[in-house]
Amino acid sequence: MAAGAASPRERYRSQVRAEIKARAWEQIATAGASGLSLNAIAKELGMSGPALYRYFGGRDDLITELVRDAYRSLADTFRAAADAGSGLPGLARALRRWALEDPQRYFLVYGTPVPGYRAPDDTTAIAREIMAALLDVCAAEEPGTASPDALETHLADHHQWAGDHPAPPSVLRRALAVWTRLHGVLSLELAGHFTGMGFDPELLFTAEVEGLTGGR
Amino acid sequence: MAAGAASPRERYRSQVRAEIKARAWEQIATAGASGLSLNAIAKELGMSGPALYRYFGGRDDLITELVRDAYRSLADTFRAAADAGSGLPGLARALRRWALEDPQRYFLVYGTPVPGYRAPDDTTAIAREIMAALLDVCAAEEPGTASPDALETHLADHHQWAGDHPAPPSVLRRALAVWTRLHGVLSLELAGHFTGMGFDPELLFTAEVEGLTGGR
DNA sequence: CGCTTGAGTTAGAAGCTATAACTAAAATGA
DNA sequence: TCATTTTAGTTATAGCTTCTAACTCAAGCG
Repeated sequence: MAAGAASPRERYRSQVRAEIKARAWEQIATAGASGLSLNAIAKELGMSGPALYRYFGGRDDLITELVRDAYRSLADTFRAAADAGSGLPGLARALRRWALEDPQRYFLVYGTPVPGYRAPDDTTAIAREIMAALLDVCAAEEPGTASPDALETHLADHHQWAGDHPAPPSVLRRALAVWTRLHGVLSLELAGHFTGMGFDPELLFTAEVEGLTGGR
Repeated sequence: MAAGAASPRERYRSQVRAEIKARAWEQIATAGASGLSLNAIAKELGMSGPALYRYFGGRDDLITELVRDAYRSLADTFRAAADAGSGLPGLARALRRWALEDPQRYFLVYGTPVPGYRAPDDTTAIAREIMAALLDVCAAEEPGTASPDALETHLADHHQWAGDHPAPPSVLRRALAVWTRLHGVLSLELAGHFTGMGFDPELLFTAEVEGLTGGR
């Protein structure tokens, strides 16, 4: 059976689901995930509150799905940037563009965790896709000639997160550095911690990328 | 009038306020800021919901005060670490200890921002204290001999965030790098993004610190 | 054409924040 | 010492939320 050709009921259903998620994204963008209201979405769609429970198990289920979509979108962005061959600077640019496009979407992935909340299992698979794309880019860069330090020797035995990627410890280390540093500058910018400080966040970001690619 | 010697009523009042905040911290630690419930706090203290409005303007006011306290605590930690003379590694260790002590407290400062929310003005003053301590530590390190790059020349004219600190652009640049990189590794660790990846987060953290102090 | 499936409804329970009106006790001043 | 004022805490209530239950009605399908 082809998943694309669906019955009219299924077509309608998936269309309403998409509409609900679209409104949810709007709300999240303007009020954050904590401000997402099922009632408000239902009212916007011209139907009454409980109707949404035909489409989603509840508020948490909806948010979980949005988190999944955000992960998916980020993984696709990473994959595309890695395949574009524009190297680490290209990947970094793509990441920042993706983040600035919808900061709250970024925070849905990398923001404050809710203590009780457990992400669905498939998000860890997508997270591995993201790391795989990152490793591809890092593996294509100039190899570092420095002798391995404590972290690299540790990573030689603890690289399960890299799956079966054939990257040497130096590349693993580099990928982690890229990830954490880009997240560092970017998340602070997105959270508004640079506003009022006077400098241009983009310059700081590109400087961090240059520091990663070998400059300075 | 001494602020310490207060009337019995004021003593009682401030004690109840402290009790409320203590319960609020417990709730935040176990359920996150979004899970904080005034009703639950009141019930724990053996009084009924609306009684808390004698002590705080409302839920938002209480959270704002907790944010302020978190900022204050972090600034004190930074000041103490800077004055201890243990350099950048000491500062980094203090930061990580402080963060692991109560991850949600860290996220109250550096976590996902709520789009509408505006932090009270005095937090920006405390944020400047934090940067001042960081600048003190960075200024005491070995000066870099590299010629200034684009970011440093930019910072030479855009350093209002440094107040009247007499740090040269190279130190300003360094302070920003320290801040963003430590936040990068630390926030990902606290959010649980390293769990299941296999490596030891502490090694990654210390490696990042070593990369900052000149090793690597 | 009749039956089944399912989308959407209203009603209502349980929770939340927050306000209003009231009670009772403690501090204050003549 | 007694009357007045201040204030901590109460209950009642409005208005919001998520979510469940029971019901209606129309569309799809054999």
